[in-house]
Amino acid sequence: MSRNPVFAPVHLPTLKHNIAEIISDAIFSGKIKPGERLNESQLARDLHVSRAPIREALQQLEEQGIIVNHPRRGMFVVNLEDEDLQKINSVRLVLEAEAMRLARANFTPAAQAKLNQILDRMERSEGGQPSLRVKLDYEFHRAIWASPAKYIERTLAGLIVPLFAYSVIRAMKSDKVRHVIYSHRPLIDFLAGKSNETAEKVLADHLKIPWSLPERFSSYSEEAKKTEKKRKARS
Amino acid sequence: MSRNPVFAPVHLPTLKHNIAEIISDAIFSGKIKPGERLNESQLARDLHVSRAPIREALQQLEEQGIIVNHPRRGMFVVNLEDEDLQKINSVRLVLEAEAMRLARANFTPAAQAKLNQILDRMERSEGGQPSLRVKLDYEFHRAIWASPAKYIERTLAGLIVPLFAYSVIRAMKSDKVRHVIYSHRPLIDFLAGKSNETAEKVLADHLKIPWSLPERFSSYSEEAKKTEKKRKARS
DNA sequence: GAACGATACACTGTCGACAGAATGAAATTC
DNA sequence: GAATTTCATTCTGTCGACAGTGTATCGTTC
Repeated sequence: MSRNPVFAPVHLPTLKHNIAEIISDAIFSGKIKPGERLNESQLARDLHVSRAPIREALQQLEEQGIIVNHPRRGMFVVNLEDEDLQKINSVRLVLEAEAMRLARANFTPAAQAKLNQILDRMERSEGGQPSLRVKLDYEFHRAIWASPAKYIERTLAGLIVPLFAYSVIRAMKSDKVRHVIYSHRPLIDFLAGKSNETAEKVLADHLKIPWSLPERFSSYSEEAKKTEKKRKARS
Repeated sequence: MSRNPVFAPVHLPTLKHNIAEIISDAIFSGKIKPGERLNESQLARDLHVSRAPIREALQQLEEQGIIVNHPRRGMFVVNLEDEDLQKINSVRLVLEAEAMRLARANFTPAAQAKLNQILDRMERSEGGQPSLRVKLDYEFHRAIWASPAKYIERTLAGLIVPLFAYSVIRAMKSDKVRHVIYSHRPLIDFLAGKSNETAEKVLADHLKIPWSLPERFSSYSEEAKKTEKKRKARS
């Protein structure tokens, strides 16, 4: 970890990629709000390009789950119901718990340093823009998944990106913001082997407040506990 | 559940959707093989449309994971390494196990009948085309996920579709084909509560042979066992 | 004969334009 | 005055075309 590689693999970023990033940033920074319609011609005029790369970028974002397409009616920024938030989080809990177990097995000081660095920036952002916090939040989790494996990262990203895209605009009370920020610390503790909790418990605590979920996770408390028992019995 | 709704929401399938389906079918039926390049102009000529909807369809398939795009070089049908197969399956094991636990909790006779019906068709296809078998195989698993929840289904689909797209062309020895087909039965037994195994065990048995994985799953046996130990030490 | 370089071809990325569908406003009827 | 139909506008879906890049072939040199 003395320094980064000299030459990063050069992405020749086609217009499509640039545009996708620009629009994505606009959504994550709250400039475009959930439910809002995205006018292709408008975007094309604003960005001084034709509609072709705009459409391609929007489709890419659609498959990422932060945009939905109503054929012949337009593309809209995703608008999640509370119910969706719960369901996504219940799946997330299972997958990210596994990712955390894997990450813990290969946890290096470098990885820990990186997480701490992100967390420091997040803490310093407490009074600042929500969009920066959300971005750092996502970066933090992604840094955890990145270590274990390519596919679990891709899968988790596909699942969770819409969550973050949506949560940007949720007005949060300041006490919730504090929880969002400081509940990341136990995750690092878990990864460093300093926690006695299960991955599921640590994550559940982390996820509980920000989206004000009900007390129980549909999947976790009902089913996972049963298998936990069986697993113990088996061993 | 007396009958289905009278009017299904009418999808006006744009050209893009038709084309995506056509190309997808071509891949799953083995007409286009993994690693093969997809020429947009060629496809446009063959299908008598312009390149625009072709590009959009290909991009859609790209985000589904059955096509990869090398910018300015072309789109290629996904070509998975054995290593990828392992990694995907290790993630799949975690997620699909959870899906099966959820499905078991809400398992209805109707759902069981549907699974049996698919399985019957699969068994009758033993001597027939591999593509049909793969399609039924996928349909079977999807039917399991569909009951629990929207998001776990979407997530699993995003993860596994490339697997099936790839497995079509893997020449399988006949004994493996038999295993692929008949190892589905224990899954139904599990869902019906007639199994004493864990969801993970049932799935691992099911996934072990078809893609000729080594004895162990990278995530499950190597890593999960470590964490299992830690967990035991703790408790 | 093999490796290197130059040239020609093919294909992707991007553009501007048109047709048909969806939306909203105006006009008409009860 | 309210509801419904008609009309105009706007936008998406699709098309054909062009420019620049990547690829392959051919010729050249050692």
